Parts: sequence; C-alpha cells; structure tokens
Amino acid sequence: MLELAILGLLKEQELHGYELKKRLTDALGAFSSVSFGSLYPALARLEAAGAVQVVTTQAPAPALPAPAVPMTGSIAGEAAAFRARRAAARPTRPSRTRKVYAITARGEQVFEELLEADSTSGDDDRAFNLKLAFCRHLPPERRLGLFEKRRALLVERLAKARTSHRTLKERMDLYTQSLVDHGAETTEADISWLDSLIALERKGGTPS
Amino acid sequence: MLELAILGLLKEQELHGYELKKRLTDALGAFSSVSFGSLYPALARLEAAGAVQVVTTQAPAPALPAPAVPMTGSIAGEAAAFRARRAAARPTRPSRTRKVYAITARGEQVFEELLEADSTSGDDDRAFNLKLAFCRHLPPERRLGLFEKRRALLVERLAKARTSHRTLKERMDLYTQSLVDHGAETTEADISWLDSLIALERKGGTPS
DNA sequence: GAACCGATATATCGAGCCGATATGTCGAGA
DNA sequence: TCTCGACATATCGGCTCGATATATCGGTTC
Repeated sequence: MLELAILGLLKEQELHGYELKKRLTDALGAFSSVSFGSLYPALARLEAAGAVQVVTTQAPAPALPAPAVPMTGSIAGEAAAFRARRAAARPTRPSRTRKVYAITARGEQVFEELLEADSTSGDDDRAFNLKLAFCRHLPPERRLGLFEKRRALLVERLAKARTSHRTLKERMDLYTQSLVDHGAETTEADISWLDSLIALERKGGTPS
Repeated sequence: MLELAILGLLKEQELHGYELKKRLTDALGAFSSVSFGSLYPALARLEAAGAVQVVTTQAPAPALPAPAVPMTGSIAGEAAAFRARRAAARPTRPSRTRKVYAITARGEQVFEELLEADSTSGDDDRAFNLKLAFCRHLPPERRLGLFEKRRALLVERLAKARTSHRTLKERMDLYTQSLVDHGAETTEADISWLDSLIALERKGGTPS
C-alpha cells in the first residue's frame, strides 16, 4: 500500500527517502502517517523488484532539483532575513549520503496495477484515499470505475450497519448505539461526497 | 489494542476464541475486522500476562456452561443471537477441543489501564471507537476526560488540515483537494458528535 | 572557538496485526 | 459413503509502526 504512494510521488519527480517521507506526511498526514520503518524497507522492496532505481548517491544533482543557492557572502548581521528566506523557499539543500530514487518503466506498470487492484488489505479507507490522491494518472473511465466500486462498498457497509443497528439495538448500550449511528451518518456523507465526485467525472471536468 | 476488546468482552461473559472473534466482527465489523492471526496470539499474550485464564477445555457444556452469568452482553452479533436462539431450540452438543477464557482480577486492572492509556499506535480512530464501545465500565469523570481528550485531538487535526490545505493548495490536484476538504468536514462532524456526547455526559445521563 | 542542538538522512529492530493456510472435528445432506 | 460447510485452534510470512542507532551539517550559545 505504501508502494503506491512512493511510486505516485516518484512519477512526478525524483526524490530521496527523507523528502519522500516529508511529502507524504505533509499531503496525506491527516489520513495516514508514514514512518521510516516502513518507508525504507518499501524502497528496498521496490528497488529489488526493479520498480525504482537509485539515480544519485552522494551528489547534489546539478541538473534539475537544486536551483543554485546564491549563498550571500556577507558575514555580519541579517540573521533574521536569512532565516526568513530559508523558511520561505527551501529547494532541498544538498547533503552528503543521500540516495535519490527514480521510477522505472516497470515501476509505472506496477503503479497502475496497484491503482486498480482491489485492496487486499482490510484497510479499505486508507487505500482508497491514497488511490484518490493519485487517480489523476488513470484514464477517465477507469477512474469512474474506481469511484463506483468504492460507492458500492460504502452502500453495502451502510446496509450492514443499519440492519445491525436494528437487530442489536436492545443489546447495545447508549455509547455503542451512538457510535454505530454516527458511523452510519459518516458513511452516508461519504456516499454523497462520492456522488459529487462521480457527477463531476461524468461532466468531463478532468483536471490536470 | 486487541487486548482491550478481548478483555471487554470477557468482562461480560466467559468465551472461547472462535466465539470471541465472531462477536468482534459482528458488533464492530464496520470499524475494525479481527483475524485469527491476531486473536489467538493476543489471547496467548494475555494468558502469559495473567490477564485471562483458561477455565474450560474439552467443554462438556450442559445447558448452562457459564455459572450465574445473566447474559447482559451489550456487544453481541446478529449471528450470535441466531445461534443462541437455535441453541435454545435444539440441545447444543458442542464441542471438543475448545478453550474457554475468563478474565482475572489482573485482567480487570489491565483493562482499565488500556481504556485510559493514550493510544500508542498511530491508529487513533479505531482505538477510540473501541474505547467508546467499552467506556461504560469507566467512572463518569474519566469517561468525560476520554471524550475531551479525543475532542482536543480532533480539533488539532482539523487545524492542521486547514493550514495544510491553505499552504499546499496549488500543489494539489482537484481530487486531493476534494479529499482534504471532505476529511475536514468529516472531522468537523466528529467534533460535533463528540460535543453531543459530552453534553449528554454532563447532564448525567449515564446508562446501564 | 568549542560545545551543543536541531534538522537532515539512512537504516535496523522488535512487536503487533493481517490474510492465508494447515489441521482437525462434527453434523447435514447428496 | 463421502463430501461440504461450520466449528475451532494455531502458525507463517509479510507489512507497518514506534523506537532507536548512526552520522553529517548549519546555526546558536557560552
């Protein structure tokens, strides 16, 4: 499941592990945190599978990522200005011992397989959020299929929750009842949201 | 995290592993699925820690296996109810090789510790749902503390999502933007729900 | 200028959880 | 009879996590 995120990010830009982790937690931190303990093994797996490839080690890679940091030569003062500039625009300063990864042709193939695979894990929600974050790489009809499959899953989950709530209401205490109720409402909201996504898709409003 | 659920169920009734799994997936299946691959090791851990205890093996199981347990289980499944009905209608003859577990005094202690522990895992949501399903065993003021701690976490998450959405909007495509938006709305709804739970708690409407 | 701190960067470890699978019993039905 | 599905326990490999180890670099502090 992490592979999908890694490949999705590498599809856009070559990155090293640390930066990869920062982008993952920045963009999707609310939904899923990523730890180094899973990131680095995942990168190793992908490399072993030929899906990614180390393109740079120990070098600042002058070609694309680093836009030639000017490095003002003044010695005294303006530490505040320097700090502000560093905080505002930070183009990934080069450092020693980093491994920059790039996606391979095989990796592109794996990426698409992962995007369309039925989530093997029981954690459907996280998987769908991840897929949504990268579904722009899918052709429109497959994207639509992804949305509708997700919608069907949510409808089924809602139905199960409703029958469960009806048949077990007497046995459940108020807290569990409230939990199930709220879960059902959340699922309803998810379905409505998916409906809006599907409608947008049918209209043809496909973004970049 | 599974320990909490196991102890919570065993607090109400002595059960064997298979039945334990069925009740878990029946009642909380919408939120978290439980597999044997985690259930049996968890039971072994709990037994090693002295939190549970095997009370019956090779159960002869006459009419009433559990002595003086009034079956007030609030967490029970539709299928479990069906089985109970069928068992009442026909004389149950199961079964060989099953291990019925009971909670110990030490287990009760562990249960309360788990209920109040800050979730060590990154999976806060599942953990809170589980805690809510068993929080009736907590004294009211601790229950309130649990709710308010959860509320604070959600507020923080919402704030982070909002700033993230503001600062990274340009980088994100429409799908990811929609995902973050919907996540924020869901979190808002969660906070409102928690507010209603807190209000109910302050009013003193403590159930069973 | 030395000593320290935080950010950068890679990597491993133990433990928990999951899906899949193995093993075996039992009752119902083809 | 013999197979099929439910019951029941248990293990295996794999993935993810939090914690931890290691090391460099820039900036702050004394």
